[in-house]
Amino acid sequence: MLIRLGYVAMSTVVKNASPSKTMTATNFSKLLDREAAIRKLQRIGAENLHNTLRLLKHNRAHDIMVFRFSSRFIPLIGHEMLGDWDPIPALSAEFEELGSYAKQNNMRVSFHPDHFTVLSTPRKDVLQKSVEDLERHSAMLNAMGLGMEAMCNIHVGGAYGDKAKAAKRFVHNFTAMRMPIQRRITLENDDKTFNALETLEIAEEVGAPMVLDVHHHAVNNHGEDAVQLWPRIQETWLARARLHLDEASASLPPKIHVSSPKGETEPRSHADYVEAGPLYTFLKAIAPITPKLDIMIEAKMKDSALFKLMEDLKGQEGVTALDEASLQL
DNA sequence: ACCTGTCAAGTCTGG
DNA sequence: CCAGACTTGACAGGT
Repeated sequence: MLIRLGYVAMSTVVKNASPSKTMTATNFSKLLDREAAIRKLQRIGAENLHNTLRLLKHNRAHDIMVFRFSSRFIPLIGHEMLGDWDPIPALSAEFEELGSYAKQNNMRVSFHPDHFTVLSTPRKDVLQKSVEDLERHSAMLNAMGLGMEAMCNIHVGGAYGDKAKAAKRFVHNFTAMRMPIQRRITLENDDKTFNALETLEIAEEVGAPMVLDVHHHAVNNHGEDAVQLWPRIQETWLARARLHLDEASASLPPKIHVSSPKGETEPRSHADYVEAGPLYTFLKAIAPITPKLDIMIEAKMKDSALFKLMEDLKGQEGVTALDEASLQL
């Protein structure tokens, strides 16, 4: 099994490279000159994109091929305050430069729209905002010149007292979206509501690949074994490739998220680093049926946690490091 | 240099 | 119907 490791949004190694500098609505409205306020927003956006490019360069230098972009590139994007000013075309040069770099270096990049994007909602206004948010994320990937292999990962959402009904609503709302948006979505099991099996069933139904979060699974399950679920989860990736017959996504390995609990009192919170032991056990079990796997590390120490995990996995039997961020098992 | 409160948005619980 | 918890990093404003 060929394994590539990646991390999320920001680096603890590269200094002063925030990809998510922001500006609040209050602050925006405090500026009396609207033109100046928009110029400031655009400048912050350009800076965030530039810092992200610096991170991709750092990644290349350390063989890191998997990366998740911050969803906060552009402060207040989608806020009515911005009127008809569209920040994505305004920053097209910066987006293009970032996307080209990722593409040239065959990097796998993604977004994770945050928990305000909920397709299971019964509220029409929330649904509309959620779809708009997904449209914007997709528009950013398009502005980067990236294809359908660059995806947006989301959760199923809330249960509202009736999980079966919420799941039905999710499926309905998901399939009502434009196909290019649907195709860009992966579904991840969450730590409180929709567990791995429930998420898997929905992913199968809507034809979306599933991202297994092994930490979420550990704190939210009905006794299912992740290893037992794995063949079906892997199949959602193959099914997607068959469904759309596109080369880029056919070669997309399944992706999992890994993190470790902060402590016994906070079992759901993310620790600074990732413990290699339980992960190694899982990897060892799925290796015989999994040719390729990408692992997204969700730890406070970001890329430092990645390098530490590499070191720890290298010490395990049957593991060979291929470079600074990929392994053979 | 450090600390505290606030932030566009969501759901869930409890009053 | 509404307030607060949940949970995140960054910023603004204070000391």
